[in-house]
Amino acid sequence: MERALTLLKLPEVPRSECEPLVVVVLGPTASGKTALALAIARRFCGEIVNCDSVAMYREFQIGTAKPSAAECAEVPHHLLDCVDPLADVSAGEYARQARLVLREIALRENVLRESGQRRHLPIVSGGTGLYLRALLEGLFPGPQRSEELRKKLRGRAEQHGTERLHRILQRLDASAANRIHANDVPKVIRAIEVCLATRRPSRRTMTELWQQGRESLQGFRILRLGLNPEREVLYARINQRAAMMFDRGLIAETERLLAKYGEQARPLASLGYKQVMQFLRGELDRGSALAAAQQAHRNYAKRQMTWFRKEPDVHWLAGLGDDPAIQAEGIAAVEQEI
RNA sequence: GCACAGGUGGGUGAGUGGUUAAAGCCAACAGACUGUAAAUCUGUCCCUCUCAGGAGGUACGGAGGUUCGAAUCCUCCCCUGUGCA
Repeated sequence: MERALTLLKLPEVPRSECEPLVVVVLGPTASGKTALALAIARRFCGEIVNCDSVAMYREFQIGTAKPSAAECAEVPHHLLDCVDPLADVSAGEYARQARLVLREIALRENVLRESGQRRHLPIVSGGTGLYLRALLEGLFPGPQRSEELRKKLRGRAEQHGTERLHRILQRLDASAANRIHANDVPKVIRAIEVCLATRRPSRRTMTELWQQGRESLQGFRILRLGLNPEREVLYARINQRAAMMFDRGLIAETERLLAKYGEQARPLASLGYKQVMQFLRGELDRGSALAAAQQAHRNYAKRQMTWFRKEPDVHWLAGLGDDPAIQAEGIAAVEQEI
């Protein structure tokens, strides 16, 4: 650790010599992130760190398109299939855990390298933009969510309308109110929550906390590989994959999960599961549920693309991650950085 | 063949003489996002021009007609659904 710090200060030593690399595989759903991440992991003896919010939940398998048991046995996976379906995860919690995992991998790498063994390359793979940003850039130093306060605020929104809630924020933090649309209730609530829950020596607004900046991930060089297939190809792939999920037992899985955990399990409200729930409630027939699931996935992919377009320094790959040519391109990009 | 119902912008679906380029919803496209994010929200969405406030053109199955004015009323034609033959 000491040595690493002194090395950092010497300008003639290339950064690559002192800071371990973390590869980030990002892209919309069904673009083949898992396949690409696995290909890179095999080539460089990597370990995969999941960055998909729903894939963190245990027992949600088919609808989340998790890697197979064989793939998990072959390549170490982290933050996958690890959270109780009734628990709540959050971007902050994810970032904390993911950073811990990255540090562990880096430490292990040092030990292994000194003993002349294989290297371990951390590969963050996932489509949850906020989680990725929380991991890489950090969050502002705000309070965690407070369920009681939220319940109260949500109730007030239902009673008096969203405008009223927005006016409260206007009074607490005009700048934040300006940035957040009145209709965006969850964000308005979070901002109010931050203002109210932060009563240090003096109360701070969310805007003030923002200005303190965020703690970005330190000690790693980051290589971002972005999957960007053609829109039509992606959408076709999404449709096909959703149909496959239905064929492979998504409905049975959802029924089982529903029986075991009840409707309040949050991931039951996510893509695919949500539509199957509608089917189980008799609101949709199977065909309509599938069509709705496909639609929801397409819409989600689009939102992911607008998020990732903003991501800095992405090495874009114009294709699907299952494509060997794309994998080769990705591997070549990693090779250059290593 | 007769009877009824209906044909509206990419889809669905309001509108039944002017304030309607035509509600709402969906799709599509673009965007936002700092602890529920696979969530939530915003904008654009007939064409052309614009000093960006607007200007012009085309549009509610087709062709005519009534009217100062028609998606809306009338006539004929075409098509679709349902019922009776």
